[in-house]
Amino acid sequence: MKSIAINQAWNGAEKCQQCRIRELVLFADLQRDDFDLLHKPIIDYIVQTGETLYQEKQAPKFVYTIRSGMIKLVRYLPNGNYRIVRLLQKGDLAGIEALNGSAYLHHAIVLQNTSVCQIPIEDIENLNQNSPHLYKQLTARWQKVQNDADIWLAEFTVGHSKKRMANLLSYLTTSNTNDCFYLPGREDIGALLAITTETASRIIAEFKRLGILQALSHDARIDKKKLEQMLKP
Amino acid sequence: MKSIAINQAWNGAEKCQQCRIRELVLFADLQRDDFDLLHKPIIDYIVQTGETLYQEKQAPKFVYTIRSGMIKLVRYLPNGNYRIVRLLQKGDLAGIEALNGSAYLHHAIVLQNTSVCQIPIEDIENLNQNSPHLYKQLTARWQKVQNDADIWLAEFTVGHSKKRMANLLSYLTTSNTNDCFYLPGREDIGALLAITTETASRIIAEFKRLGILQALSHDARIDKKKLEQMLKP
DNA sequence: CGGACGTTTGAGGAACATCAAAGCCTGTGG
DNA sequence: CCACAGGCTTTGATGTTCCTCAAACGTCCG
Repeated sequence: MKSIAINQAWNGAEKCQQCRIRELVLFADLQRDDFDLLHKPIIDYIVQTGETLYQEKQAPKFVYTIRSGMIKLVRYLPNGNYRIVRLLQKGDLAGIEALNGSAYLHHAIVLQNTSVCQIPIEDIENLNQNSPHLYKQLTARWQKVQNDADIWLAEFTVGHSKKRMANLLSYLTTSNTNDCFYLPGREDIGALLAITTETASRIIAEFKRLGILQALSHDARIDKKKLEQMLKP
Repeated sequence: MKSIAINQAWNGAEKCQQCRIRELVLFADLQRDDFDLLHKPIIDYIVQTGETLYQEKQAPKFVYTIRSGMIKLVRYLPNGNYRIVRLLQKGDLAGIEALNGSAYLHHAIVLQNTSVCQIPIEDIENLNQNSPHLYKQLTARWQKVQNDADIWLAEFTVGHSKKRMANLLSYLTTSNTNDCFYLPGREDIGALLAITTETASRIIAEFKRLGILQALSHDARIDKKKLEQMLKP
């Protein structure tokens, strides 16, 4: 990681307790006393587009909460190709596998400038042994991962590629309130939907022609009604 | 569920403590005292091929440990087709999502006669609040689910269908010591690999011609060396 | 024996991959 | 400010894979 911009050093309980997205983060259920169990500093910082948050097989020291932005979890295939196995957005947890002491399972690469909280695994283990409040959140996260993986499998790998693309666009907009969203590069779209870069490009072009999609570089906007028409049959 | 064969009623701590596959099951790390926290009976029974262990959206009361056999987790698609999103085998946990109070996420259907332990979620919640020993096992299971889902995504949905099939056969044999294994029906193979029944049949036929595979009904055997040749390029 | 169901096989066509080349942004340096 | 290089994207032509539709075959069971 080249240029990490550390926003603020952790300054005790106040920081997490006053977090603007507290209801979304891992520590949502913690009580006042629980924060005393946090010994190692939790910092939050910005990771730039294209940078790597952590690498596969690297010894894990932190779990990350995504505060904003987008991260792709990448797995490389034996033939050198890669596959994006998950996208993380606001409120998602990156690197939970660290909690079992195993190495990270993916490469975590930033797609958009992303703000994360870096939580030392010691803190989490400490909390787990001394406070019951974390458990609920952790299992909830784990279940979300499981559910997302299944949806991914069922929506992004089945059927014609136009339908998959429509599902992907739909997924990318769900987290945003307006219809604006980040459109990944064609190669990444390919790795998301298990299609080639060229096919991804052709479909995007067709969607633009049909007026379903407008895009300037990576900033895109969709016509949700037309998209839903696309998804029906 | 029509004909459930209850092997034995639960008779206190002895049963789980003496379990032959104890190192595989959820209660692996429990200590003597922990078993006193189990109030509801844990029973184990056999589920017949084709029967349903639980259904999607059903209110969950139990988590299941698979003692032997094989179960498919199925998700139905809007168009009426279905997709198998995971296969469970010995040592796997079915229905963990019950622990968060949410409904079951899949239909769990038995492929081969399967022996399960039925664990009331109350027991698990009780253990979780009063004993730290379960936590490690639960997170480990959750991580396995996550990892399996990623492997599934990367191996079973990418590339030519012959390669996917080879990966599936390889996966089906890994848990067995010998090269013998259960070969699912062609329709299920299709739902596993996101291909049609016909394509599944054609590839199986070709594998047989090439001497990679021998099969009588659902009992199959593979030539692992030839299979690995298949997987290389 | 006959029906139901799963499997196999075939022919034709659509969808997608592959290979190849041109076009288009972005940033860099003259 | 412009020119140019390198990246990503688009577009085209061609070939393969796989899906679709259809029919025959086998097997299990009443």
